[in-house]
Amino acid sequence: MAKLRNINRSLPMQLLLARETTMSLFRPMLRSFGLTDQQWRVLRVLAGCDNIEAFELSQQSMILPPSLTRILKNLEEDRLVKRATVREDQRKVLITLTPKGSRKYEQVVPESEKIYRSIEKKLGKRELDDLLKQLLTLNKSLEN
Amino acid sequence: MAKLRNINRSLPMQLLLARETTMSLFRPMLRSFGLTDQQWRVLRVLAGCDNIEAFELSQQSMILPPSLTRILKNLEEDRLVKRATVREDQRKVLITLTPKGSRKYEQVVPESEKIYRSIEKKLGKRELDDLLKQLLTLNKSLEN
DNA sequence: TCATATTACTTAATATATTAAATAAATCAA
DNA sequence: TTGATTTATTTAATATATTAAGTAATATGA
Repeated sequence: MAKLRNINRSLPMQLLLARETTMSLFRPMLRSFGLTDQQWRVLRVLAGCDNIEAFELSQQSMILPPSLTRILKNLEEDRLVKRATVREDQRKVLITLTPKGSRKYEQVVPESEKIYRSIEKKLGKRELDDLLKQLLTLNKSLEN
Repeated sequence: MAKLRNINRSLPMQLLLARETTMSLFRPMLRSFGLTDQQWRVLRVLAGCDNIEAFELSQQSMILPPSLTRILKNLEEDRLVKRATVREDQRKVLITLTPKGSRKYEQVVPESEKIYRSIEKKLGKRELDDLLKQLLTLNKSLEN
């Protein structure tokens, strides 16, 4: 009978486990600020630019457009982001962080960095750098 | 103004990207067999044992119990798995693969292995082994 | 210019994730 | 033995993921 490789040797499973293990360290902090993982990804991208088109935001936050539509709706209801249509191309939507959104971002950053440093400490800076390098390599090798 | 590390240097983001990049290679194949990612994770665990308790299945497939309940309901409707309560402890549920479920598993395995080997080829066997080793280390270091 | 195609986003439908609460069976303590 | 607690799973409610289809604005070509 055909059998699959052990889960310990499965790249997709180990990536999933690693992601879950890592996020479990950030999640309680994000929740304490009333943010979901995805909402934080969006805020984070928005904080890096004055404004951004929805498609580009979707790419950078790694959230598919249909999900992003609803996430932005919720963030807008919380007054953390604003939408505006582009005059030159009325199909496009520009997303901006509101002052309230910026403040939220500013509050989260130090807490996030604190957790990140504790990871760096547990794993070792060299190990972490190596791992990041290898993940970049993986993404390049497989992206086509 | 406080600013967060670049996304390229964020471990959670790189893990997410790597997972997505990798799964995008398997997903079309799984869909062609009518399986979601999670359903396949469940079948895969079930194929490795005669039967398994729901809680243990939840752990091994990395699916939280509430999600698992619905996934099992769907798999049961497709006649791929069966449930049975344990006589000694009527709270527990034992899950088994049906013959149809086994056949499905057997069909997917060679296709999955084919894709895995192509990844191994693109990335290099040593690189892949290294990466898996580092992910195991990460999980051990962070699990507490 | 006008029908067609493309683009950017949204809606819809179904599946899964997450957290909290509910349920029922088993265990434990007084 | 029985009331309280714990355990195993399910329900419920809300958020996100995924795929397909829809809509409106823009670009393109005869």
